[in-house]
Amino acid sequence: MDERELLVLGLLMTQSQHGYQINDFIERNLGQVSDMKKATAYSILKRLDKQGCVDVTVEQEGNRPPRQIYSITDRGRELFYDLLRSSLAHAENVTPAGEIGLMFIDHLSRSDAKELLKIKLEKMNQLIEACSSIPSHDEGIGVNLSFRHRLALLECNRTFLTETIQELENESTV
Amino acid sequence: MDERELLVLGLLMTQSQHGYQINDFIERNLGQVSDMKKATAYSILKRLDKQGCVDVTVEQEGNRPPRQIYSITDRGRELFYDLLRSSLAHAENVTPAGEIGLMFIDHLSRSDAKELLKIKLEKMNQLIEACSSIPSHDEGIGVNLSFRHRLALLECNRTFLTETIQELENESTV
DNA sequence: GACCTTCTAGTCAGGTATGACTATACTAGT
DNA sequence: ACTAGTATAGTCATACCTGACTAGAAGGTC
Repeated sequence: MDERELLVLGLLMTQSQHGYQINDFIERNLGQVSDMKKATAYSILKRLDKQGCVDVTVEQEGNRPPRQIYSITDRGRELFYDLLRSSLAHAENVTPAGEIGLMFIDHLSRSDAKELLKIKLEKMNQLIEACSSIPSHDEGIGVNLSFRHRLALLECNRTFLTETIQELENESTV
Repeated sequence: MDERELLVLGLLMTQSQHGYQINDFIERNLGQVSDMKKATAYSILKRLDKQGCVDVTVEQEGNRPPRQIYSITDRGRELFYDLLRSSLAHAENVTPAGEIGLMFIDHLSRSDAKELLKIKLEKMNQLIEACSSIPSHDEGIGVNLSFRHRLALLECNRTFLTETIQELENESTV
């Protein structure tokens, strides 16, 4: 859950930025993975500020609308790690946005990341089991198709996860 | 887009129902595919009513809270087919919810369905191409992983689509 | 027959997301 | 030197979603 907060915090982990910069980066580079809109990012920044997870500095330059520069606080860092861990260990979303956590995996040690992904893998297996046993009580093919679609995505995720865990393992022994 | 409206309208296509019934069905049978909450379904029903897509009849029984029975109107049927067609031809969402359209595919002729899915397939191929060429400018593996994840899901979708189209083709020649 | 739980049926306040909008600065062409 | 178009930087009204709540009926159990 709350993949959007994770994304914004993650971007602030590398450097302090103002809202426009964050949006620009998401639009240019992450449009494939996140569909978050401008106004949403701004409202998330405001929320994070209210929770004390970011500090704001206003920078005036001439007559322009002033820039609000956001930097992450200790509390924000805590939240970031919490969200990251739960994103990596969580398996409900089969969406790319649901796997935003992957993007920030370098902030954790390889072994931590591996452990979390193993938890996710286990949950994924349970989901697959639950999905496999759905009876196709209908005469049409529709309902059946949509369950097979979900099953295919879940299995794709499982394969990806298994490979990724393997990759992390190989990396750390090299 | 608007997969939720599609889901509610689709359920009303088979028979008139009251809100509780719709929610109950979603919770019991479609929890795997849709995560729509109770209150959301009710608010969608209200919206559809405002747009003249459903008719409401109130049914009182003793002292109970009265049932609001919703039935789909001609206008609602139009909207249903519009949403269904665009859901089947659309390729942006890689999510199970994004493929709610599949569930109602039996409402279209096999050849119509096939055509729409072919459009989706073409779009999917474009997305895959766009995703493949993303450079991994980072030193970490995170960003790279998350793009590979999306790519894997897209390719899974492509395979599924291809198979489904094939299936529809075989079915109609038999 | 009193109490607790679950099922039925839905509402509502408050949080979230976003399309449309405002406003300045810079850049290129004519 | 003027204009059109784009980049910068963000706000706001409105629509949307959902957790928490209300309320009666039915069923079980001690």
